[in-house]
Amino acid sequence: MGRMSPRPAPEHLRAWRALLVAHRRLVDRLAQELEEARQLPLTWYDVLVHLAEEPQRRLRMSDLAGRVLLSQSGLTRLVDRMADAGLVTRERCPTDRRGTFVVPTPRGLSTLEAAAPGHLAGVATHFAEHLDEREAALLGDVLERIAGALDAPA
Amino acid sequence: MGRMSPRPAPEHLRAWRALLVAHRRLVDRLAQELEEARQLPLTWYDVLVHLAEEPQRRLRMSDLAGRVLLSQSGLTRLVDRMADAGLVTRERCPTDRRGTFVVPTPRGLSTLEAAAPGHLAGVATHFAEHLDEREAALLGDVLERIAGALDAPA
DNA sequence: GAAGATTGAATTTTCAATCTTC
DNA sequence: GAAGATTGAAAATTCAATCTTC
Repeated sequence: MGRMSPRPAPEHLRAWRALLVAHRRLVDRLAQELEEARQLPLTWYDVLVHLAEEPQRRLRMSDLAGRVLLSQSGLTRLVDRMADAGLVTRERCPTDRRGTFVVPTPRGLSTLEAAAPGHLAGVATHFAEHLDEREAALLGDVLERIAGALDAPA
Repeated sequence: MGRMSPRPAPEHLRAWRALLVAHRRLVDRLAQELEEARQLPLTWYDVLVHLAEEPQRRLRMSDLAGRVLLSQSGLTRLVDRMADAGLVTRERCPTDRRGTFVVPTPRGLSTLEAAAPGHLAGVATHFAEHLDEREAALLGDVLERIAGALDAPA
């Protein structure tokens, strides 16, 4: 007998498509608002957030690439642009000279601080206001489960 | 008194971040599997799906751009490539000669048919299997609500 | 003059190759 | 020889300008 490949149920397919559309519209809108308010690309904001969250205020290039969901070489170029703009600098890793740390400059940190309230307000308005606490918890659980299962390489 | 801008609750922020990570990992993985199995970019697959779903098997350039979440000019280029590959053709709109229809070729439709089971199996494995019916329904509702609210232009 | 679509130029991202250090 | 990162060349996407038709 032919083994059918698993097919998502209609309800699951609807959720999947809604995920694609909602994600795209949210990211587009938030990026547009951040650009208009602060002339700051969302990817730059994202880099600064991840750096600022580190206790040492620094991340290796490869770790940062994973955080911002970009390829190695894509991140090299992104950091180039942000360094040109004076928002981050590179520091050699003392214990392993192959490694490079990305470190936010004071100006990078203040740029983040200035942009964060507006951006978070956007997340609240366009995303959070549509979910109650219970729904947010469920969404977080489900999506973390999905992402976790995809963590291991193909 | 200074009015605070709305800040997402921690639970909401967690859900938002999970959405970003899950989306990226899902799309990356599904694109990779489709490329390996069928040498077909996920964006091409997406175009073919939306065309095949239309009763008339055709969409105007601008409508298709909305469906696949691409800019007008981005879609022009994408359709160029797919036409070069023989998967779609352009047809002039008879009632409005400014308009252009994109129509899948027989080869485009058979490419879609060949690719769909494997891709849907991927959606089942990487996405649907992690949600029960009730969770899928909630996810769909919430995300459609969010996307709907962003429908109107900025 | 506006709508639908395309084009040229510029930007962003990736792949493969390379270079340095382990 | 592998890991961390960068570079050149190529691919994909966007913005502004353009062209055609309404």
